[in-house]
Amino acid sequence: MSGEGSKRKRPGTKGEPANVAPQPARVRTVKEIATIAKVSVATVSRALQRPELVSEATRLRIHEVVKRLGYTPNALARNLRTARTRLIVALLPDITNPFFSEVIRGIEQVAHENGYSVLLGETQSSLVREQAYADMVAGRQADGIITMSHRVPAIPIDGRLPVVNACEYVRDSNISSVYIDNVAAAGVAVDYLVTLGHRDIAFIAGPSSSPICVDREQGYRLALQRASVSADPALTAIGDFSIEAGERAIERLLSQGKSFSAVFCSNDEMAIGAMRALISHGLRVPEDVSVVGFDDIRFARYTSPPLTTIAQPKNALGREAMTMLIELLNDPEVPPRKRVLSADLVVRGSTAPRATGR
Amino acid sequence: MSGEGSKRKRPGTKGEPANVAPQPARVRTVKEIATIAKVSVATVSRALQRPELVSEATRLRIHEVVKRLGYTPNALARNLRTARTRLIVALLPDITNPFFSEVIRGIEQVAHENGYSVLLGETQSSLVREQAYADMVAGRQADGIITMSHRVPAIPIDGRLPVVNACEYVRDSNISSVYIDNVAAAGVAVDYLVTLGHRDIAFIAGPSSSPICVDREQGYRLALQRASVSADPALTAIGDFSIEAGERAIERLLSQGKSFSAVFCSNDEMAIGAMRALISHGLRVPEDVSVVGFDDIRFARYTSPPLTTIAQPKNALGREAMTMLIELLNDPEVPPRKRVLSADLVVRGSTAPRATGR
DNA sequence: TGATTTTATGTAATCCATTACATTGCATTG
DNA sequence: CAATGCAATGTAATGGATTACATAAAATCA
Repeated sequence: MSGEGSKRKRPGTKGEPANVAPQPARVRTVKEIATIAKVSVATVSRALQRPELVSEATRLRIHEVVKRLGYTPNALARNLRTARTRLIVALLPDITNPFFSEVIRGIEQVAHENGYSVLLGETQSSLVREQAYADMVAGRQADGIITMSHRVPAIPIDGRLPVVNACEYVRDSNISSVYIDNVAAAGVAVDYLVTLGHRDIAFIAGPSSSPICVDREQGYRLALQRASVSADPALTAIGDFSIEAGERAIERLLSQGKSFSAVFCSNDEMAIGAMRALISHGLRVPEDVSVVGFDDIRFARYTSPPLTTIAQPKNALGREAMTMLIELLNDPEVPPRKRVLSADLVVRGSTAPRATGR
Repeated sequence: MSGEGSKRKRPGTKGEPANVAPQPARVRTVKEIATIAKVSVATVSRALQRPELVSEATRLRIHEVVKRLGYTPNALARNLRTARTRLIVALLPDITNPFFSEVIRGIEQVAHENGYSVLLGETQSSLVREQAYADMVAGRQADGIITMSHRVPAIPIDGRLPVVNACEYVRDSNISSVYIDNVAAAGVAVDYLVTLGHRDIAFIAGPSSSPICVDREQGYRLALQRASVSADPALTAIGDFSIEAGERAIERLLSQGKSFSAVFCSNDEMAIGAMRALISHGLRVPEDVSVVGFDDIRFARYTSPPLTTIAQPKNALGREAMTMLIELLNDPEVPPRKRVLSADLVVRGSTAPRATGR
């Protein structure tokens, strides 16, 4: 505790060189501000948090001091005391995946509207990483989590976990989730291929650990069933959502001598890989093989041909997820909800009627 | 894979959700742990932080209690006391931009090697957003910042700012930075076009507020100079790094009746847009017009034709940035450094010798 | 005017973990 | 055996802000 404070506020010190970066004073704490402004710490805190509780004169004086000395309250101390951080962490497996960016944007919109900040954690689908970020909540460094993975990390706290699942969901969990009707969406995609005359439709699936991928596969199967086409299991390949996986899947199908006139892919990146592999094998898209993706990432319209795909309502998914999380943070008693949005087929150039010759 | 969920279900525990964290006890503080383990809080803290200071028996007992009750120390309290968070924030203008993802990965690698966690903040180039994240450092919620923007937010603290600039830099600042030699890299790209016989080389620049874009433009100019080609200012367009900007730039150039046999773009996305616009105007890439990008994003090899571009050492940029930041955090006295890496030209299919007929 | 409410401010407890310093007991050494 | 050192543990101060409660002064009311 220093008597220095009073010295520092001498009127003589005001002349400072203008071109030099304003040498920040070393004021750090409410206490110092209080001393200098000749009030108590409580008043300083009030002037900053709830100005209406402080008389105009004092408030102005305090603000002047705060500004002049460049004081920023220590958020750790504040959060420790108030047990809130107004920070949420959004977990995504892979920031590289353009699908997530718009979801994030939706999250951030709602977050800011409600005074929250969003921090992003890339997990690379590693449980360890997920857990590390989840521990931030347990350690009270963040208020909640929106996870875009199909796993919900364990957070050892009382009551409801402040966690919302976006885009993915966990079966039988009581975690609130927002996602699309993947069965229906995949069905629409495959139905469309069927109306184009395709019968031999290959499927490049995502990892079966993820419920939404299982759903997409089911949508594919049901659509084939509706079209009275018996699904050939050998026409299904599994990939990990990467472009390379899409290429490999096509390689495999072709090398097995399978014939197909269309491919439905569980995401756009695999579709891009698929198109590339097809083309490099001398097949034309869409004349010889139609390709449909899933997600409608930003690049989908810039591939050649532009990709026909299922457009997820990415922004809405994000907004809804954050809305749910805020609801949950405000009232831990609200029952978990699963909100299912719908997705639309966007027809571009990668699909065409089945060539009659084949 | 997630058979775990069903296994855990026991007869009689119907109310329990299948896939969620085990029942949390309500133990919260060292104090409670101390009481239960019949030791003092100091011993609990030591058992957790510096186990070697505690006798084996006590340590085991404490750990057992901690584990059994699912206790996680309050990180806020800890950080408040120790004045370190082991958390750094990486600021990027746009998570959508695939260029950054690999840089981030480099940052995270080094961070984890050194016990730091990384949180991502998307700023959308908004000063307000940047400032908000920067305030986390002032508020002691994070130890430092790596920013990938050409602005360095003000952080009112004493001494050196714990900030490192990655990919971008600020002229005349004393902020440590890592970036590539943009003048040289752009030069290499344009030199290459010149060796292919091109003389009328258009340039799609990035925002001139960013020093690296100015550098790229200068590299372009110098290369033309080397080739004794007088730069036609009308062949330069400015874009904002988006695909659409690339398209618009080409539209503009074409509508002005400018003739050019090659385009050099300040980033890959604009190059993708440029190719698209050229093609939709009936021009062939690379037969009629060669296109060169910058960055070598993941999609660059999947465009058609695959994009010739300047490959930035993205991972190295990230690693180096984080290394510098750690250095700085460990010793605020180390002088600021500018580290300049080099970048290579990757030749793919979007460039070809100038058509002789033109 | 005296009583009561309202407004402005202050004092001190509190959030929770870390750690300097203090204490205890035991082993080692001369 | 006294002196010394070390290991293990405890007590209490500490970090910085918030806020319940207390008090003083001013405004309102009867």
